[in-house]
Amino acid sequence: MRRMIGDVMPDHHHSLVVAFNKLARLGDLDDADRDAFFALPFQRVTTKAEGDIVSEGGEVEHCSILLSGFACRYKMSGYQRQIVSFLVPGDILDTQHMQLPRADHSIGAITAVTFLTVPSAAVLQLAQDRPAFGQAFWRDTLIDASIFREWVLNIGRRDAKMRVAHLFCELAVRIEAAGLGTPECFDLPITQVDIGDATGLTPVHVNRMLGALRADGLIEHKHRQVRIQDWTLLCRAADFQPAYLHEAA
Amino acid sequence: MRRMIGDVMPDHHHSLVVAFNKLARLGDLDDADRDAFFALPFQRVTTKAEGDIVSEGGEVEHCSILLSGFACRYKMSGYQRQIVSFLVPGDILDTQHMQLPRADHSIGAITAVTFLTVPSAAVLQLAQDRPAFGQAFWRDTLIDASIFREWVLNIGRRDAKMRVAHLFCELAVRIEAAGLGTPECFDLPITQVDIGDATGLTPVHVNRMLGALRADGLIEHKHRQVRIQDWTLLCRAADFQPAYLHEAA
DNA sequence: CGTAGGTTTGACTGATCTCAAGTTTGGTGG
DNA sequence: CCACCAAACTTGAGATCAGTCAAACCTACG
Repeated sequence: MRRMIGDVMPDHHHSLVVAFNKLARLGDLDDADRDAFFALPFQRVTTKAEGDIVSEGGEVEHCSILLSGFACRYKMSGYQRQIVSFLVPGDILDTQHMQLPRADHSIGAITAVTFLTVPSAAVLQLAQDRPAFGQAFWRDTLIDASIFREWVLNIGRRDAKMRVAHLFCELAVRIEAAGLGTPECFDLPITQVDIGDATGLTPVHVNRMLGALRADGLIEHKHRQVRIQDWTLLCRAADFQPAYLHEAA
Repeated sequence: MRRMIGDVMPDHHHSLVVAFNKLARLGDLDDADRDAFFALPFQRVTTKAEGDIVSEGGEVEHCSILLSGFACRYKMSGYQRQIVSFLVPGDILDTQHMQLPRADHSIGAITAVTFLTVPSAAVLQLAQDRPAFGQAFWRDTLIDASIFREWVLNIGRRDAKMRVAHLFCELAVRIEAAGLGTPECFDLPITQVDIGDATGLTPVHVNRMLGALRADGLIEHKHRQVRIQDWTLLCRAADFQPAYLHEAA
């Protein structure tokens, strides 16, 4: 019997449902769409931390759904890394590359990750046969693009403290949307080096900014866990307005 | 008789053809697609410099093709503007918003601009009836997204001189692709304030960096005209690798 | 209990910003 | 054609935010 997405083990079923629900909302999917989705052929892959899932310049022949662990999109300039977005469980990794011949950025695992891979051809076929999916995928990529734009603004126009605070706001909202915690308290297994690579700062300065945010009573990041004491206050300090996430995250 | 895109005045026909050719390449369009495109209903709009074509937070009911003049996508943080991309003649303005209910960024005219507007409904219908168009629009948005990612890298990880140089490289390639000049010499009617808003720098520092690039014999920007003496050298100085434009621009 | 990765701290440097004053450019009206 | 004006550009001096370098300190884990 052929392995279908619907057969995925129960320990990772949650993130798969999150991913489907996101698509269902973006594309207004019906029951037949749902069945088609869960009938997609897949492979389950687990990697260690620090490995690349997609490499810049390579061909992308699969479309993946992140089931557990954190990853990031990044690009290099010389020996310097710039993270351009974080990927949390339930995110689809490769929609940005699905219609393009070569990857223009890499996707790297931050923690050990588990994900499903589906052959790109099958996903494209699904999008073609069922326009609702095409629309859902397209919208998903547009929301990603909106996030990239916000990051340009974040890095280009906000000072170090706001940048870091803004990043935590975004992750809080997206992680909550993925059903992995609340803004008050959630797991975030990224290092200060990662935060620096995402905000265009050095790890040393990230450390100082986190200290400042802690001193302000806004954010605590310890033992890979985040606590946000006063969400409203933090949003103000970060100039965070979640509209750019288009209620999706 | 209904006015169709194909009827557009000859003085702006060039950019319209550029726009269509870009879509044709992205979506592998045939003659019937071509006829459908040129039969779209449209309005021609001309604005003065400095006005907004699309406003953040508003609904986007039209899809526009820029025929002449320069524009930019931008976002505000407080009273500070961050340009997130430039738009040149032949670019489609609103694909980033076509599937989303509200604009997450503004589009502003840099010079006086002329553009065609087509009702979003007609464009969505076209994309639905003719999948080749759906694919072309989708790919166009993906290439935009790739450019946003490169800007995150540019602003986050390159120093001021490289940032400015990189911006000129991108514009040179895109303007050449639009048939509006060559990298050696092209018109670029943007101010140093605009360059600062696009690179996350102050206009004063942009001025100094342009001076440095001029002293290096790399770029001259005078009288709204750019001259690039040594393209290879400039690309090296800017860490510019055009793959992220996906040969489209 | 040793080690590696991650965090914290301090002292110093430097890239970029700010403020402020000129100068040039391009358009407009007389 | 010239005079004028606003916008854009240029330049200088000083302030500051963030980077660099270096060392010490956790803390998870084998």
